Amino acid sequence: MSVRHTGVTTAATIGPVVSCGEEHEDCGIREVLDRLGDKWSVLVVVELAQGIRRFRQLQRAVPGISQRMLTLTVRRLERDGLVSRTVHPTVPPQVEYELTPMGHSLTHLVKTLADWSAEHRDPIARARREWDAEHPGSGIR
Amino acid sequence: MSVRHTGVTTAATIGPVVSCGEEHEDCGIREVLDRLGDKWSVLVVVELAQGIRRFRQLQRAVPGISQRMLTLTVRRLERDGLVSRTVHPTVPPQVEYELTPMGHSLTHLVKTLADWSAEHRDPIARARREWDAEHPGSGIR
DNA sequence: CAGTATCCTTAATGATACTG
DNA sequence: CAGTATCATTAAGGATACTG
Repeated sequence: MSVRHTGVTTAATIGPVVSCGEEHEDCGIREVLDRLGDKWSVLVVVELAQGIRRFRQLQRAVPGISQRMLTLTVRRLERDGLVSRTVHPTVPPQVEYELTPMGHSLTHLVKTLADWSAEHRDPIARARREWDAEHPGSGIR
Repeated sequence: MSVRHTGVTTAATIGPVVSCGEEHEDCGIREVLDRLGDKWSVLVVVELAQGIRRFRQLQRAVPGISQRMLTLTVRRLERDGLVSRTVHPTVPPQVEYELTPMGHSLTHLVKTLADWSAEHRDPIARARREWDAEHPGSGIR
């Protein structure tokens, strides 16, 4: 409830405006971004959206992720209640990861993210090329 | 924009889940997250969603941000075509920042993010407390 | 297989001083 | 006011070796 629509017409602003009001500086958005904003969480969530996966399966499905980072990523997702971890005491050991209901609700958000990304990918790439051309050696990236 | 809630999604079935297929490993989502995932971008965007802001205004509106990080943040947003920067050659200098149309479209995404955050803030906090209680000294955070 | 434990490199952020 | 330039500090991520 930390974000409200306001009809603020401070400038020539048309359309819905996001506002945090005075309660918190960040509407709590940062708590989500602190999880999704890292390098691997979204990729793991997307893979788990397809179904239950074992550790090695996940690692193969997310090319480039190290064993260490996969462990850290699934642990943090588990800690947040987004992923469940089930250990089968077999030999060799078998551990299954699965999205929780809350984790599944997250996939809708990720889809929104993906849609926006797809829609603005090209414009952003173009803006970057133009900016870089106009600001050579700026060091900004 | 419209996020569809499908209720219980059995993981093994072909549902309206997020899929990247084989085209890219990340659906391009990472490109957005690489910008929004940092510590300050979202906060700056949220503030600019209220209207045009000058540099110092922005800094006061985003408590805790350093001059350096504000500069880096607005430069990167400008580079991506999300924010426009207008310099008025006055004394003292006056520089105005404003969301571009693409920047405004971003605020819809941020709102979706904020909504999800607000809705799951408490469950996540509870999940963390429980996990931490069950895994003392794990080092995970 | 599913991890831990170390060590190392790089990226991100912060603090401070200075300038047109 | 609106920055830049430096230096210091953390945090994130990667490489590799080892284990129940």
